[in-house]
Amino acid sequence: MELRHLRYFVAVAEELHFGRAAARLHMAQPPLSQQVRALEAELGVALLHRTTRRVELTAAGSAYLQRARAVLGELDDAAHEAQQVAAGVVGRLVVGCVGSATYSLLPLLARGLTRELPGIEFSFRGEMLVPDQVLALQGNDIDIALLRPPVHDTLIQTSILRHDRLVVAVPDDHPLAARRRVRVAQLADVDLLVHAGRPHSVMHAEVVRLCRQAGFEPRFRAEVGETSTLITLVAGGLGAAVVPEPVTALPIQGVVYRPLVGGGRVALAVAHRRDREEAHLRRAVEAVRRLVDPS
Amino acid sequence: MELRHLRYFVAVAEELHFGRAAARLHMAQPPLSQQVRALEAELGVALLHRTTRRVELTAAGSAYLQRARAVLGELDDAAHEAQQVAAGVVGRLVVGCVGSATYSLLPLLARGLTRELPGIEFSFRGEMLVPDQVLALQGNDIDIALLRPPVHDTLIQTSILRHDRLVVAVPDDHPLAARRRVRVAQLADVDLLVHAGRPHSVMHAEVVRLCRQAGFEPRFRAEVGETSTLITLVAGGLGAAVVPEPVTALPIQGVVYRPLVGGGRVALAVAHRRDREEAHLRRAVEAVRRLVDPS
DNA sequence: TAAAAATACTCCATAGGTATTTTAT
DNA sequence: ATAAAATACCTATGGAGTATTTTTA
Repeated sequence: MELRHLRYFVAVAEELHFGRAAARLHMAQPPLSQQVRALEAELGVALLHRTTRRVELTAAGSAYLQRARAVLGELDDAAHEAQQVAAGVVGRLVVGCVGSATYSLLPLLARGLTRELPGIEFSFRGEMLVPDQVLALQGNDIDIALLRPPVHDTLIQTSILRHDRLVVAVPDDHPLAARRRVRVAQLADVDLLVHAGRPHSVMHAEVVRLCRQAGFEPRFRAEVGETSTLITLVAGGLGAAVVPEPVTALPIQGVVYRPLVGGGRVALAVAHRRDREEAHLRRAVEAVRRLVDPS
Repeated sequence: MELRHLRYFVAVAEELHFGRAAARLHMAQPPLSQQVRALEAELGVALLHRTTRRVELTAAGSAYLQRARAVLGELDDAAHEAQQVAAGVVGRLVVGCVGSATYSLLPLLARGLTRELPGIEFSFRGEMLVPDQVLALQGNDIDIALLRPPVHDTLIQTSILRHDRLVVAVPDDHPLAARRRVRVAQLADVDLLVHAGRPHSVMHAEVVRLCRQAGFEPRFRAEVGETSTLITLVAGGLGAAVVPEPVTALPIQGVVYRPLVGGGRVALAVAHRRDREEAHLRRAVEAVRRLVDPS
């Protein structure tokens, strides 16, 4: 069976006259009759009851007419939808986000993206470690990643969004909590909590670099996956943690944040697979850039 | 566009390999490639992203694949449905019923028909006058009529179901209410209510015939459309009414029914258009016959 | 008898096949 | 170097056209 059969049958069913239906289809009457008969033969069902004076639908024909119309309509819809998806107007995207930006950035993006690209269905995965994000991008498990560069994979395109200052998260009864600001040197004999992960996270590496620069080796107490857990352990008094400033958007009872003087900055970037050029992905990446830096 | 394009695209999308898809479709690879490209050209959308090493769906392709699968599935369903309708297993039928049988027969048929022919969707129109039923059959507004013969139309096939005795409906304070049975002669000086309609209803003609046979002319007080209204007017004291016995299934406060001695009988028949030979109609008529006369 | 569908046949457009080339890994 | 898709070209099926017949109201 082919769509031709459906189109012809619908035309005849609507005209109830092979001659007029053929005219409407810009074809001759005999092949139209043939194709409709072929359809009936294939279905094994009489769709039309013909005399030379009158053509009328059988009960089966009525039922099939409805369905045939529906199918033809859905096919049009399908074409439109595909075109819209191709144009990037509609689609589905998964956004991954590194832990330290989860609580400040994701709410902003969730609101902003769904507002600016209403045809695209977004879902979000927060608290991801950077290496996992890279793997997820490679496997198309996520489409866009918000991560801390650098990423050593030529397949992944990254673009820096902004630089975040560092702060130190300490329990509120910790000696450092009494100070307005913390210098790197003051971390010398403090237990530090860092993110887990092989290879070590960007923050982990940055803390090591800063401490060595200040002339000492940092004392790591524990490695933790999620930023929320990290801060919870700080609240529990296990130690302090050096984190990017946006983490302060996560207010945990018993934890205070103090600027880290001379602590440098860590970049935040948006990343996606370089070989994916869908319009909706490009639009969404653009929207992320605009939403993070409205300038 | 033709269904071929959908089938081919679905095969390629499922195999993600033109060669294997072609094998599955029992055809060579080049024409498959051509047809899929033709589909993309017609839609104006790239559905597949091809390298010589890998074939993958674009976002638009994913969307279209879902829709294409759905369309192909629905087409199968449509064929099945048409076959079922043709076989008379499923369908839709409207049953019309004359007023005097509405309250005894329709409840029975409503239950019985939906039980015996569960695929067929029945609807019922009660309180119809016989001439209106004939018109409705002619116009295919109803498919089956339960009426009082004769019907003078060669297009309509009627088949007698049973014969109903006549009874007299009288107000409970009427002199005739005191009697166990009523003879025709006793209707001589009684106001009678009858059904309206041009030509006169079968019951109307039968009452005139009986009275003249007994040597007097009946005194008609009012003409009414629906049997329920007729009985209500009897309850209101406007007069008596000669009705077929099944009307007693309609118990109205203040009305009593008394057998009409020597009153003859009126037939009840099932009728349908002779030129309609659909299986579901024939089955339904058969079922009506069985349900009315279970012998 | 006249209008309309079915039949008989003819033709050519195009779906599909074969052989080969191109391309990306 | 190789696997796989694209291209080029050819073949032949079958969809559509023309002429005619059949049917029924």
